[in-house]
Amino acid sequence: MNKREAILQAALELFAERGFHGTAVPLIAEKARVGAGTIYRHFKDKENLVNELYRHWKTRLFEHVSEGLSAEIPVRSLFHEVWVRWIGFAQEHPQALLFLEAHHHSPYLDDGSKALSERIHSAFLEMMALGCREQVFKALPAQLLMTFISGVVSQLVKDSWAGRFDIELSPETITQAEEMCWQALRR
Amino acid sequence: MNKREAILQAALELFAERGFHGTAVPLIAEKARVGAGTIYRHFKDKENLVNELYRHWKTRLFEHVSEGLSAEIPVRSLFHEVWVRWIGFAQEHPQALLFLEAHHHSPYLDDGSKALSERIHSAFLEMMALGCREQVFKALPAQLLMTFISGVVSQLVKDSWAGRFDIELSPETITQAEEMCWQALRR
Amino acid sequence: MNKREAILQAALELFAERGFHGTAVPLIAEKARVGAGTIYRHFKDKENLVNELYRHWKTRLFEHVSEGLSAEIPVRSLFHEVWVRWIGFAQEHPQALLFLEAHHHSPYLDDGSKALSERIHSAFLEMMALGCREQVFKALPAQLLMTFISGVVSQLVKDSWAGRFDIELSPETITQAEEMCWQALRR
Amino acid sequence: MNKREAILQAALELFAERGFHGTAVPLIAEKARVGAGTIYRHFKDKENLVNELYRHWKTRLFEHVSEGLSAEIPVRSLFHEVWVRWIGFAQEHPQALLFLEAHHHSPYLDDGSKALSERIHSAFLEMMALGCREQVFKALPAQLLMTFISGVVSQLVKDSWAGRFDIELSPETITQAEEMCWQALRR
DNA sequence: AATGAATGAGAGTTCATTCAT
DNA sequence: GATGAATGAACTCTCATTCAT
Repeated sequence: MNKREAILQAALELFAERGFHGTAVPLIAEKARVGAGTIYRHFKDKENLVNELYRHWKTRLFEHVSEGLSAEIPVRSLFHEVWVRWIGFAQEHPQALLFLEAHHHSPYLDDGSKALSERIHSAFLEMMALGCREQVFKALPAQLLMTFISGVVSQLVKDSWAGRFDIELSPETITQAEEMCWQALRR
Repeated sequence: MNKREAILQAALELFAERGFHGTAVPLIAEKARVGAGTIYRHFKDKENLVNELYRHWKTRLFEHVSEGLSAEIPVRSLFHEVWVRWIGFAQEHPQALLFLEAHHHSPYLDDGSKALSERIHSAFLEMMALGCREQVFKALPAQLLMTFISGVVSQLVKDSWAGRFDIELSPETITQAEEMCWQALRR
Repeated sequence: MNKREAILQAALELFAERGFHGTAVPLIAEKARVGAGTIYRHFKDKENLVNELYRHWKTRLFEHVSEGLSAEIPVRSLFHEVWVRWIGFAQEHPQALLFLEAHHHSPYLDDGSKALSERIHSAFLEMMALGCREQVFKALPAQLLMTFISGVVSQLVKDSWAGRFDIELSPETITQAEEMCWQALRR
Repeated sequence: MNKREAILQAALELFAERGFHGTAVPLIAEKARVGAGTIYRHFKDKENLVNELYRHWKTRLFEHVSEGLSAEIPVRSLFHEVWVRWIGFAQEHPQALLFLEAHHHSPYLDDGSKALSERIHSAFLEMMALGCREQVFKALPAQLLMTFISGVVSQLVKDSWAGRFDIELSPETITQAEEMCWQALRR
């Protein structure tokens, strides 16, 4: 459905820029070039819209990073693959990553969104645990390694979005950051 | 001024939890146990309040981390000191760090706040550059090193606040994270 | 536009009776039988409403008095015509005249309203000047003659509205007042 | 009492300029150079203040115009005397006249103010009736003559205050206006 | 007696949501 | 199904009034 897509896209941009409470529904409608009432044909209310949006992008991010990934390959290769895909997603959809980041622990996320978030978090955690078990990563809690990487990726996107890196993340910068992360994680 | 302090404290907690637009002024007043009108005797309007709050905590964070720091000591020791202080501040004032993080690039920050933010950012950047010049850190842009560390600290606070680390950041975890960062930065 | 008319009518009555600052917007909404928010779909804010109202009635008054008036007819006839029309307007729309009178030099009148007011004032002034040039009126500044007549008309409306004339302005009273004015103006 | 005078003077200027509802009590206090609370030691509330002010100036105006006036002198002389005193008062206290004019039929005038106003109105009316009885004035209702003159005086003050007469009312203009009024009233 | 910081009721205004078209 | 004018609850902010000092 075309209208639904337009609404989600407009909401993504506005929520990422101005936050949930800072974005008026009629503004979303205007940006999506639909009537204000139309939004309520596709979403029960504003909360439902932000939850659908959250689940949509959380799922896409997870699929983008994990699709077809085999646990058979060496941990170093696996890590490289995850890194490249994650950053690639961030470059393709910076606003989606900023949105997910900002709304991670919002009180208006419903049970469905929280459950999805938790499921995805566990999957990522499992990947890190794999590296620990194979004694490639340091013998540390998987959560700490996870916190480490996601913090770096988030900040890279934010600072890049804020113009802190001259134009955008260059392939060189991305490789350098990967190397830093790897040395932090490796045994 | 006691009332003013109470208002700032209440605003900090609420802004950190629910965001600027998600926090109604009377709610701040109630939490601070003052009348709603009293807020406007101390702050021109809600925007002024959030800006004063931002400058207050940005300044305190910077002073806490940098006070009495000598560039004479070895880079490794300097890094350790900054790390310990930064994390220490985060543990003492987790909401302040969450607030600063969430409001970093908000459209309602005024010129004064932006200027302060930029000045402090430059000072931190200069510290990183020092490590590079002395060939202790990797030969990478200081901004990248900065992004790396601030991303890790932010995420540590967030995940710890969200209960991802069993109770709170243990001294052990803090030391482990420092070691990870150090290995990421060092040549 | 029906709602807009209803709002303007309600505002006219309330502003005339209680003044601009003495009239709450929700009161206007109630009297106009619309929601309070509706007023803001038709007028930017309360100031814009009072300005639109001022321009509306100032224009109507001017058109009512001057429409199709020829400067060819004798000054006495012209004066009679203006007098009858002006008083006629006052009787049809006493609140409009009271409103215009009370808001003549209000600080919340914008540039557009002030310009319109000045333009209309000049047109009336020109009429008086005509009578002077033709040596029918006394050889006095047109402004003085103008002040004289407008003062009398205003006061007639006010005192009539306040019930000072038994019921309302009778045709007889109107004729008598005209005769008084004429004798004041004539050479 | 000095403070009371200062408050009344500040209130007069502000009420004349911005109206009752448009004037904040703390602003009156500031202009009178007293604390906001002090106003409430001298006046029960804002309504009481405006009523005291109204009665104060209404009385002064009446006394100024009528003091020592003898009904023995010729009507023409009596009229001249009233005219000169009235205009003189207007020039000495233009804001008082504007204030009285604007608050003449305000809903916040209490019974005392209304009674005083009515008493003074009757006294003026009686003067006009005298001229009628002596067949010097036209055989018209005294109220109409009264309306006529008070309208002219009010408008003269307003237009003069608004700068419509080059600097202020010149003695010449005053004499001319008196002559106009006289010709309007006389038989 | 005088003050002015504090208050909360009520002002102007916005916006999530509805519903007649 | 789509619209956007209309709504009123809830927002930000002001101000008449009080009261501890």
